[in-house]
Amino acid sequence: MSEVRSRVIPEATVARLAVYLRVLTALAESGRRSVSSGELASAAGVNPAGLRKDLSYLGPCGVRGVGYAVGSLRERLARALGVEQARSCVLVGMGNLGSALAGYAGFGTRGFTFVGLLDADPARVGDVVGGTEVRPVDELEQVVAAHGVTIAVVTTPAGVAQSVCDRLVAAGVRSIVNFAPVTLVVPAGVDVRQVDLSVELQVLAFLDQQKGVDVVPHQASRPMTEQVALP
Amino acid sequence: MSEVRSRVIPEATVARLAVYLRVLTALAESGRRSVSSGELASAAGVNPAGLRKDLSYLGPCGVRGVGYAVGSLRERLARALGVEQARSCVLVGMGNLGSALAGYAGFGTRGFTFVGLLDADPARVGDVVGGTEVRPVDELEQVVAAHGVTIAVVTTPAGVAQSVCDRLVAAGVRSIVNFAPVTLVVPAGVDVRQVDLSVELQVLAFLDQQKGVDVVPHQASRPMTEQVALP
DNA sequence: GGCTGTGAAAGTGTTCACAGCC
DNA sequence: GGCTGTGAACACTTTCACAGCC
Repeated sequence: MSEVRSRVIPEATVARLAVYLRVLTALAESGRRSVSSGELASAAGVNPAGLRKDLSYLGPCGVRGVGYAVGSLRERLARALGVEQARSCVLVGMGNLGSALAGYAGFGTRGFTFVGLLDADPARVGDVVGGTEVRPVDELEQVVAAHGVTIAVVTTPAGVAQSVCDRLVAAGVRSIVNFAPVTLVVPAGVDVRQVDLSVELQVLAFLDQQKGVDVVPHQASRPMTEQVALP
Repeated sequence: MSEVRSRVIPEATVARLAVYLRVLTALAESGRRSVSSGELASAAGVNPAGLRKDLSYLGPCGVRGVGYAVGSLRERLARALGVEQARSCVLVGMGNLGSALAGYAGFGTRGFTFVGLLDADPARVGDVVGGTEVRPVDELEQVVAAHGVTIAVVTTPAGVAQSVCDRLVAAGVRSIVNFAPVTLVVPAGVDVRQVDLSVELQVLAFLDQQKGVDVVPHQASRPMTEQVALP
């Protein structure tokens, strides 16, 4: 076996690398040439030591006593994440949410291009969103194959998300972001990332509730009994 | 103050409880009366033992040898999460994404009501989305105070998200879901949950890339030669 | 002096295995 | 027999402290 240490990057770290990349891009645009772990960490909302540890999985990235070079670190992160060159994605479900995502110009600058926007509703087919024409969902397999797409975004109604997912996987997609409020079942080797606003809100509701119960934090916030409609 | 079952519920567990609640609601609608940990776990996409452990933080919930009663477990989860009765939220930024979220009827059934939809663009003010009228962002403080709102959703452009956040916090909001691609800075005691599709896609891009390098389709145990080296 | 890189320690979350109950 | 509830083992993450380098 080779002496080269196989650096397995923890998934939690990968998610933060994406955040660092975003911050670095903003810094680069504002003309910054170098940055310290403290600055970068504070802009990313993490602990500086943790940031250094995250970056250390890529091997030495900075200069001791100085900091990190914005440009080269950015390139390195993009390469590590696999977004150095733009990747093709498809998006299925051009309702309000799908249209919102497809119309968001920010993805292009972050390494993603929607090569297919698909919808089952004939009334939506032919619309142009973010410069791409909406096509009938029947063409899913064709679009995926034609562009060698491996990443898909699902924004369909919950009821059809699983069947759309099955078709995507059968067509060759291996990575899916799912916005439909259902748990997708996929074969081993396919990754799903679930985004569910209701879950986010419910987690906040729980934390919120705890704050009320939790006695004596810093600020003496008197136990207000959850009042609604106060004039 | 009933402090008898004052067990600390891990945050990872809280997020999964919200998923179980969603699954249970679907089961209840389809008429199911009871369910086993195995079934529930498979519908939620988790390991059965982990699900039982999650539920055990609420105290004994089921019947040994039988399973869980759908209705009572659902109630119990809703109470634990603090969504037993509907909670008021505001949403700031009625662009495509904000409109999509505000128009999604599913929140009502999951314990949330948008009592304020706010936007800075006069052209959008007065629109009615999901039964609620869009109001000028200047009324933010007033709306938050009038309804005792503690939970907000931010879907503004990145450039104004921090200032909107500051105003929300000053007005009394303690929990925020942020869709803008910036890291919000908040005082201690305020929770932020960040949702960023670019980050999700980049994590998938990374995993996707690893699959390509690692040829074995089964469990990835082969050390791959991490192609991010190079000084 | 300042800041990065990293092992070691502490903390958190997940999985296992089986005891306990129906 | 079947299924829940849970301590104990394991794996993963974060934090700390300081060595190493500029």
